[in-house]
Amino acid sequence: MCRPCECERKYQLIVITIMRYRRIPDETIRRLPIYLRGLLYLAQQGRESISSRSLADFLAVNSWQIRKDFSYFGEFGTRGVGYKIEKLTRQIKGILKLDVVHRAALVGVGNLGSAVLAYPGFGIYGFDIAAAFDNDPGKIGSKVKNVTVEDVSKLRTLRKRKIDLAIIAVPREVAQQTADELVKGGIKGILNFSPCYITVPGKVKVITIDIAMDLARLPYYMPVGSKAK
Amino acid sequence: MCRPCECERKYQLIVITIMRYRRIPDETIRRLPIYLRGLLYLAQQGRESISSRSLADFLAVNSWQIRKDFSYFGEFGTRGVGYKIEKLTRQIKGILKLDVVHRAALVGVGNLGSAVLAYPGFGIYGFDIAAAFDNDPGKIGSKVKNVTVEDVSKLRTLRKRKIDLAIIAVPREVAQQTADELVKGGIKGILNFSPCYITVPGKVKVITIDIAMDLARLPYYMPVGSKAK
DNA sequence: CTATGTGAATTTATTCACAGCA
DNA sequence: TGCTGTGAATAAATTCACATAG
Repeated sequence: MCRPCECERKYQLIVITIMRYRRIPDETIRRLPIYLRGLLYLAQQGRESISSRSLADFLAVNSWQIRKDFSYFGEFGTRGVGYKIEKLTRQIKGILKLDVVHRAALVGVGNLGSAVLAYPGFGIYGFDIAAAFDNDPGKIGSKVKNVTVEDVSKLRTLRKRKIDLAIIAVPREVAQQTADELVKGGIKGILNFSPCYITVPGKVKVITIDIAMDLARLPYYMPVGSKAK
Repeated sequence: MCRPCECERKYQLIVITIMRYRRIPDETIRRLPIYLRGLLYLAQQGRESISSRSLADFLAVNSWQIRKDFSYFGEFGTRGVGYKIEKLTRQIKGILKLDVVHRAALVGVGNLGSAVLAYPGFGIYGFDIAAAFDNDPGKIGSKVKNVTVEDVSKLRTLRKRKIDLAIIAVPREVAQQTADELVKGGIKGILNFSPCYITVPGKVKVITIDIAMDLARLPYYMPVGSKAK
């Protein structure tokens, strides 16, 4: 039976609607860090409050999008006035669970890995890259940005060191194997820079960034006649 | 007048439908490089043809999604058989305008910039990072991966060197200014690694990657109780 | 009998218009 | 009056079911 009768369909629809009543759109979650980044910057500039319109202009998005996104979580602003930047920042951090410091491990201290270690942008979101691993004996023991590179065999110590996030910056051939070991080590979230799909147990979240792939869709959007001949 | 009468609404709907009849979803364009990456890998493994189902399993996506995406551009496969990998690869490259070599410039040879220069993944999509720029006199003139670092004042030479793409890996304070100069130099597409919004003329496409921001939405998806205390 | 290609149904996300509160 | 918060309308994307071609 492929087409259930009308009443059955409507019943199912109602059930699903109730179940998902307060479901947060993934796109909203994707945008929250954008808002947070802007708010942190504005706070740094000494700004104390802002309207959705001004924030929208600043971030080059729509004001109703911002209000709608916030509305999924409650009422954060004051009608007729706007938002207190400090309070709003705290709320968003709470939603994203960024209100505690997250200790992260980096695996693969090559070109990209070293750049990640040196990248100054993680701190504002409360991340602390607390460990680095590699399989190259020449790198093990060396210090990069106050972090001593350890042998990958030490990955099983992550759990007791309260490290629950990992960044994979190894060659694609060993990405899956690295992920497996991270999961064994108790890691619950992975930021993967290897250009491949990674299989993990359902409870672990993986976000993959493939910088070449992002570049690959640029030419499509570029006006014709402007491509190199 | 905010609510047009019924007939007017329907008329407008028809006009919009016709205008957008063959509009390609942005999400489809975003996925094409994923398919391309997988196909290039399979070709390398000696595979010659594949069904949407097998490709879907390999890439961890849905088979109907793949078929739907391709259908926007025409008929690429053979019913009852599947797709010829070599032909399909050529088609996708054509759509994404990756069938010609694109020469790209890198601006900012710091940690991240150097990693980008050394990154081996751009070649498969037909990108050639043909120039690198920095404002640090200590770096200018040095060679990184066969590319000589030039002074940022030389950005205006990009047009005559047939470079139409750029990668920005400079501190956020100078990102906008860098973008302005790139646009003056004739650049039509920018991959921006600075954690900020960049304003460019409408004809220029910008894609921004903020690696810290991607990490920032991981904790939200991680199971409760697993965050560092 | 197999696997593609696609209109239609469904789901998800965006945009709108305005009620409601300061 | 000004700006938030939100149900409703619209748009976009995904998923489905199957007609169709090899």
